[in-house]
Amino acid sequence: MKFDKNIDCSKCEFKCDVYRSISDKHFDFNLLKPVYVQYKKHEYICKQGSLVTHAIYLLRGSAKLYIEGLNNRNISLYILTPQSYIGLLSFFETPLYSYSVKVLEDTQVCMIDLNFVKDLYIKNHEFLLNLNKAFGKSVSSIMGKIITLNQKNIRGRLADTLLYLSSLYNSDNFEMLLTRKDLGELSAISEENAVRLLAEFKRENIICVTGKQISIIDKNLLKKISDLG
Amino acid sequence: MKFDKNIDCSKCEFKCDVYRSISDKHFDFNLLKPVYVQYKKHEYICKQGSLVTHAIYLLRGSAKLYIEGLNNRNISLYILTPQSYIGLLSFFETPLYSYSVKVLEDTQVCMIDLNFVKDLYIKNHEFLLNLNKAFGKSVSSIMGKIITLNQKNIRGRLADTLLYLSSLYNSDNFEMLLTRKDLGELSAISEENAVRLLAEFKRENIICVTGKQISIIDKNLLKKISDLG
DNA sequence: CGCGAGCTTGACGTTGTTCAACTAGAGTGG
DNA sequence: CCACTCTAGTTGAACAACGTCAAGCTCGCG
Repeated sequence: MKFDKNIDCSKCEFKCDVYRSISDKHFDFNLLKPVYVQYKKHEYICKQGSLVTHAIYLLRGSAKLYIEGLNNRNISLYILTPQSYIGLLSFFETPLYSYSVKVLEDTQVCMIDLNFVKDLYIKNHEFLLNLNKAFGKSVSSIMGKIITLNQKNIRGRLADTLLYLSSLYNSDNFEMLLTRKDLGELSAISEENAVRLLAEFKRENIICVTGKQISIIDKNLLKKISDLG
Repeated sequence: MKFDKNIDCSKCEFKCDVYRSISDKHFDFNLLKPVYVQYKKHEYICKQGSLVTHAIYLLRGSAKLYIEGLNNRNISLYILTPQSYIGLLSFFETPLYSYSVKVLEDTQVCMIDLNFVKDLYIKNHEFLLNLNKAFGKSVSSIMGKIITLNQKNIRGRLADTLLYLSSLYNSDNFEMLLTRKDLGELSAISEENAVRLLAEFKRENIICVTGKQISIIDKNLLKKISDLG
């Protein structure tokens, strides 16, 4: 983890909502004290149960957002990629994170004191509405996830995850940054079953797997497996 | 379902956020066209997949909020009691409901056109912040639910639900409005197992069950069962 | 060269869903 | 007032699905 406190927003290549909000309304930049933070693979960006003190905006890299369950069994909800809010679901009146975020590939974030952000969304409702939109999206994706986790069989769940990854990487041929265990947590299945099913899907010519490289060969069939659950 | 369109907010005994927001800021009441709606048991208040057109505020009665899953298997997330927002999780940029709400006991709600509400939270950030707070609470309760559903055994899940109900009714001795099936959906277990486990808990002197009347005898043990999962 | 992390496979046992059959009570109409 | 039907609740038995355990493998790195 490395800090950089000398940030000049005007030189930042990422024109985030906060920046736009401030410059649009000609608010004072001096109160904003953004901090860039570098995280290495496997580091926590935020930890379930700890205090929400900053708004965190993911600039580079990627991370997994997951809930820490019982006996070290976690469930990943989704993967965060630039540019997205990290504290989002815990911004409002939830003083503690209800989930954890851990780095997948070396990551850079920008942290802004939460009090400043709160101040900002009192002054600028458009900014707040933007937050809310992102918020709403997350929630509806979580709803879908709950059903998937509880009611689909493991084949359906893994199929779901593979389709999700292909939409995330925007390609039917991608290299996962996830271990088999991560893949399991994302599908809420055990690591062993993740392995077994990958082999099974390969045998059935639905996908091609070489290490972490995945090619989806028969996307329609994969969708059917996901639907049948 | 019965309508009543002649609502005079100043005579309404429920001083909702919308009302307060308007009167605090001296906004115009004439644009607000609230409608009272009466629902009978088992009626839908809103249906997963349908358009979100109104903000709905629960005034009397109670209802269950659930996700419709596969093969008619639903998962209830929680029970709504007065006074709470119903459209809440779908207010922002999610044009469709990602869940359904169905009446448990005859219910009265107040519906306000969503465009009016949107207009309102552009003019009044406090109102919006109130929405957001309620929003944040829901989300963190959902996070907990996901783990419970996926990782606790059925005894733990039912114990959770009983504890939840006792906190909802604010008593260790309450009459559920739920059928055994409802109870199952709230715990994400089958109806049969809900029945079996109630009998089991009764045999173990943890609870006393007579029809829909439930008394929690050994709350600590129930908590332990919930924790052990 | 050896160690450890990640991956793989098989066998096993638990868990929970499903099916089926049966009971009890509430509501309905002849 | 009695059959009827329908819904809710109950119980047992069978089966399938998954997680877990254990063992072995591979590859990269010190």
